[in-house]
Amino acid sequence: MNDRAAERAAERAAERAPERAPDRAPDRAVTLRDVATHAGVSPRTVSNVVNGFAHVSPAMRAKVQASIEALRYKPNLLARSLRQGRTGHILLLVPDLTVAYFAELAHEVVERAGELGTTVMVDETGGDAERERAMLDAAAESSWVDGVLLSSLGLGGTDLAGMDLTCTDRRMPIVLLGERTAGSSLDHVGIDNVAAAYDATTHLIESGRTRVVALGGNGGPLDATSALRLEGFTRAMTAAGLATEGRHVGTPDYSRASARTAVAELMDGPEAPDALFCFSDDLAVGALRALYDRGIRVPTDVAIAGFDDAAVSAYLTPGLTTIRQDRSAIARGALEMLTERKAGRDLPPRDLAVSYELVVRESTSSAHVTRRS
Amino acid sequence: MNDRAAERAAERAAERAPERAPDRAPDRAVTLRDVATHAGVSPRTVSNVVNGFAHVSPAMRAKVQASIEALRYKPNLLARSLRQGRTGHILLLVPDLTVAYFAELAHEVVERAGELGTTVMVDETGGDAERERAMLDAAAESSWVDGVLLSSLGLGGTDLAGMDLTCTDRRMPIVLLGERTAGSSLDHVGIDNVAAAYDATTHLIESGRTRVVALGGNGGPLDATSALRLEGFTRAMTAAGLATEGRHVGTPDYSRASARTAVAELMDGPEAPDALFCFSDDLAVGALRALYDRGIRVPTDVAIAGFDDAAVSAYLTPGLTTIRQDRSAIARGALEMLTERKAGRDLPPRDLAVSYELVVRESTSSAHVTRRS
DNA sequence: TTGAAAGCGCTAACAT
DNA sequence: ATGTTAGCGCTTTCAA
Repeated sequence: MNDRAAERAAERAAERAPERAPDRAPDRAVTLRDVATHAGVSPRTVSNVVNGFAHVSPAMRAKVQASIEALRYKPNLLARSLRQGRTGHILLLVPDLTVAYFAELAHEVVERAGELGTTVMVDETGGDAERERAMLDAAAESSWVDGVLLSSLGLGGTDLAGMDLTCTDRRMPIVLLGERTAGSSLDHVGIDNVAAAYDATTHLIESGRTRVVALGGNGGPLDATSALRLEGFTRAMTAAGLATEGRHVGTPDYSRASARTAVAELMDGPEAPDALFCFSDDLAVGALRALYDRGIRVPTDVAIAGFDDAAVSAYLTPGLTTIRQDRSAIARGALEMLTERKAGRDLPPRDLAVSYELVVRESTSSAHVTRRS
Repeated sequence: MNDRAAERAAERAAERAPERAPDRAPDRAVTLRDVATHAGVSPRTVSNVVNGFAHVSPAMRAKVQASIEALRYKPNLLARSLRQGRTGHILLLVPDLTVAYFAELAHEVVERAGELGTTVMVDETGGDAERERAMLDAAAESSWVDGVLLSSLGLGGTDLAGMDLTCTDRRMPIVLLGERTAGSSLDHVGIDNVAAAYDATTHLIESGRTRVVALGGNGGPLDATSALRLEGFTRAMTAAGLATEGRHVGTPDYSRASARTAVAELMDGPEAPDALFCFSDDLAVGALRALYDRGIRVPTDVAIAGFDDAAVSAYLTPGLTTIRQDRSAIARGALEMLTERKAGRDLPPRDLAVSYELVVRESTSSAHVTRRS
């Protein structure tokens, strides 16, 4: 018996001494070994009890349980994970938590993961492609998580193809949320952005608008999501026999501020639109504000549709017509794919399309009359 | 040499063979031991190099570095943490990420922590006192994090006092964000809610309003934060010689929906107010919507002030007057206190008051005229 | 300056 | 059904 063991034995003796204050903090965390010694059994048995394995006699179980409670034993999860090779944690990478859509997505993931006994680590990429790549790379090597969910904007010029190597090389399960980026061979879950944009645009056209403008995606190479939404917009316009030239206005980013500026310029220009299809609710909020600044009525003068159905959108004045993605299904689907990927690493990359819904509110309702006394 | 060692030696031989595909995934992660053998040095030396310790000869360092790159070695952080007893992670507990204030707080914490090389695990308590207690308890035992930031609503009836024992018993550093709850002996960082509420209310009064109503906090026992904001409101009203009876309307929660309902009832009642002081921006949004539903003009008929300065508030129509807490200072301060607490566990509980600011926008601006053509 | 070896606390293969 | 023991991959005291 070495010194350390002797020291521990002394501590245990102290533990059993009746005059010892029972809730004083021990100098050292209680280990499974301590419990074993206290109960007079082997570590194996304690482990069995802790993990609820069968083949433990009731008497033994009770004895061990008593020791566990007496010593206030809590298993060291770090040690367990090191041994087992899995942590029960996943990483969620989003561009920016202050963007309502991502916060709500994170909320959904945290909730769904919680039901599965999984903890979520959230980190922000800033939407920067380079940083995204670096963080994903780091995560793929990390021993902290069993899998990664990446909500990527898929910004123009991003090439996740190079990441494939790293990611399949290391065996970290990864699922893309939102839009699959070009060339990527990763699993992916999201909605059909083209169809959704088509529906939103068609709704605007059917409510009698003809000068519809799509708003979002920067001027240069479009990010993957914007490209698809623009595609849906264009198809809808064309199908209705409307011209599409000059009907798309880019924004430097997805922020309210950018939209406010862009719409301000647009409305002051020669060809003011009578409807706006914004690629996000944040953009729509900025647009609403720009119109408010000018005293332009919504929807009387200009109709507005957004994308995402942020929680606040139903409470805007007027309420915002928008596309609601089934976030719960996205979260659930992504977690499921992660689990499957853990099992079968050699599956081909899969796509999961979840449902969406056009939510019509006052911002496009031609029947709506601004009630002012 | 046992079987495992022999197996590893074989793998290493394969590794050095020139015809071996260099980027095929190894069956097993590369360990520090592998690097040591590859470089022909002891694990100790590799560890020294990896951790950038001094007292390593340049030649040795170069040799080890080469092996590290050749084998693509990445240290197992789990093992390191187990050994060192710290993880470099903290836990942030917020009630609900879909509430803009908490999402923005989380954003701030994640950013500031990132600068310190700390990763943040975010989890949601749902604002439920029982769950809050349980999660904090679990976190205090957890080996995953070095500290916990708890953003508690301090709901009525919550007694965190019982938690003190657990928390000081275990030696997990914990800092409360927002409001210190009754009886708690934990560190705390937040603004002076009484003063802030006083300022907001006074602003409403000075802009000529007399029938001001405070909105928020449920009807029964108030949560800690609401109680303080109500206190500030009451003081301001009293100081201005205005009556306060019946001038507080509770809401079941902090949601937009609750506010909409409450304000609808209020405006349809006998004593309609000419100003509302809402205990959160979300409540203010609900209030704005209720007024919009009725065609009541803001600020002409009713002025509105909120609390938190959510990002969207500047873009509402009209823009919302509100209290802006210095969230960055909250995050920074909290992280600093966590660090200090790690060092000196026996410090007395400390309070850090950060600054706030009244941001005046159109919702209370008496000069504002709704521009409508 | 570097090597040898003892663990961090746990689980699981092997033995009884 | 329970005990014994060898690690998971790393850091770090002790020794050289």
